[in-house]
Amino acid sequence: MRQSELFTKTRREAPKDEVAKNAILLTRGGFIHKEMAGVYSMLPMGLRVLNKIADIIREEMNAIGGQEVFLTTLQDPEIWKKSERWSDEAMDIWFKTELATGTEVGIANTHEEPLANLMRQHISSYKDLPRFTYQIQTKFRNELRAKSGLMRGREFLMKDLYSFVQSEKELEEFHEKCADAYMKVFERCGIGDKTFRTFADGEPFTKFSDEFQTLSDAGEDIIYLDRKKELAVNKEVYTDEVLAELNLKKDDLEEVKAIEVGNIFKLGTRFSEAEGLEYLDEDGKSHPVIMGSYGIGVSRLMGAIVEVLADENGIVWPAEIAPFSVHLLALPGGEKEADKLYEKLLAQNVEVLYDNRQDISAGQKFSEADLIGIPQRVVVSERSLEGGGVEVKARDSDDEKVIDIDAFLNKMTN
RNA sequence: CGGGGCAUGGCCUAAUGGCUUAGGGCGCCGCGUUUGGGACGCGGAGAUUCUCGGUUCGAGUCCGAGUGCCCCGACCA
Repeated sequence: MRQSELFTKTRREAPKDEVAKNAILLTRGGFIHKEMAGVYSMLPMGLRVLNKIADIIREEMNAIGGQEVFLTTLQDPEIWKKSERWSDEAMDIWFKTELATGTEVGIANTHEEPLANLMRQHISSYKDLPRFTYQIQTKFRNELRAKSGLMRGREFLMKDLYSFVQSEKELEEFHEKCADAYMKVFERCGIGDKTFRTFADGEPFTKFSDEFQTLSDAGEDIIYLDRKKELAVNKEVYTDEVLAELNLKKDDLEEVKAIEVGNIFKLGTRFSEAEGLEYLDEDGKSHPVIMGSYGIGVSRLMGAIVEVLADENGIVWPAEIAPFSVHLLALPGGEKEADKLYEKLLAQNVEVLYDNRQDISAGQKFSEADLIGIPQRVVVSERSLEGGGVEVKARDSDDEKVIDIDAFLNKMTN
């Protein structure tokens, strides 16, 4: 992508109405646009990042047997009345609207009920189990208070997977498998070393649920972390009794703030019974399907990554989710060679943002490159050419070295 | 939902109730000089000062109501 053609612009100053680091940097860098409180549009580079995160999640969910679907945003109240979650008392974040005919409909905030209902068409025998269904879809939640940029929105992108199995044992097995897959996702997103599996309140379904908490002062949660065991307990269930049950010692725990980037629940038969999702076993006996739900806030994860990895100059994207892998800067005297290099990189399928803009000072190009946070910066200028090629610098390092253009191209092939 | 703060060109902001024809910076357009860490000069375009109502000879400025945004708290299947 030629930067001269990119429609977004960076801003030098933080928007007045944002305080959260993720919101400030993503807005300044031209990744997102705020529509209203808790509601953000994704601009070209923001969408590239979001899609890359979503793709990582897809790969990991597919790897454990997930099958992707795309469920509807408009939801049928009848299905929700069966589980007694249609009322605003039971679910205080509902957005509801009505059809032209006056019929009430719900706007999706989660999908246990509609999916359980849908799966009735496809699960009727033990031979149809297990099944793992997921989607990456916009959720709408009428939060009393949206806050902190992408961290708590009224409209946000979420991956939600639902498991359908026969036994508690299978549920447990998949739960662990999914927990491992989640850690892979967070590692690939560059925050693996700061993200910990955390015991949290599992009500109303089970005693505990598993959260995935990323250490950050921007977080809303307080957790007690045992770094050696790489396990944590959410403050909401932090009692002597629970610590004993989990075999954790108070002295080994550290109180830290964290962002909840994922959460997995054992649902049991709560929704299958309500929706009538049953299967026949080998003896012809009917049983409700056992369910679990597994969520990752995709847009929140994007915000969390910015919160955790950014430095004083701007965003620092990890390689796998960066909008581009190379930021090529043409400085005076290097324009021609930069043009050629850009074409060659494209031919090698390297994702490159090419700052080919003219009459922009070198300083401005550097500052903007730091703000945008692409992992590798490559400068072509009279100076670099005299030095023997292009100047290569990683966003997360101060080391800068000049290397031969062909050597650089070779390196980018691998 | 309780408490606090804020609202002025696209963005950041300035402006004792009268000196205002709402000033500056960024960004934008034109010309010129520049070009290694958000350059400089000159010229130019761009504003119902959030909305409604009130006080006043006179309101961006004071008062009331509303709306929006941010923060703290509560809430967060």
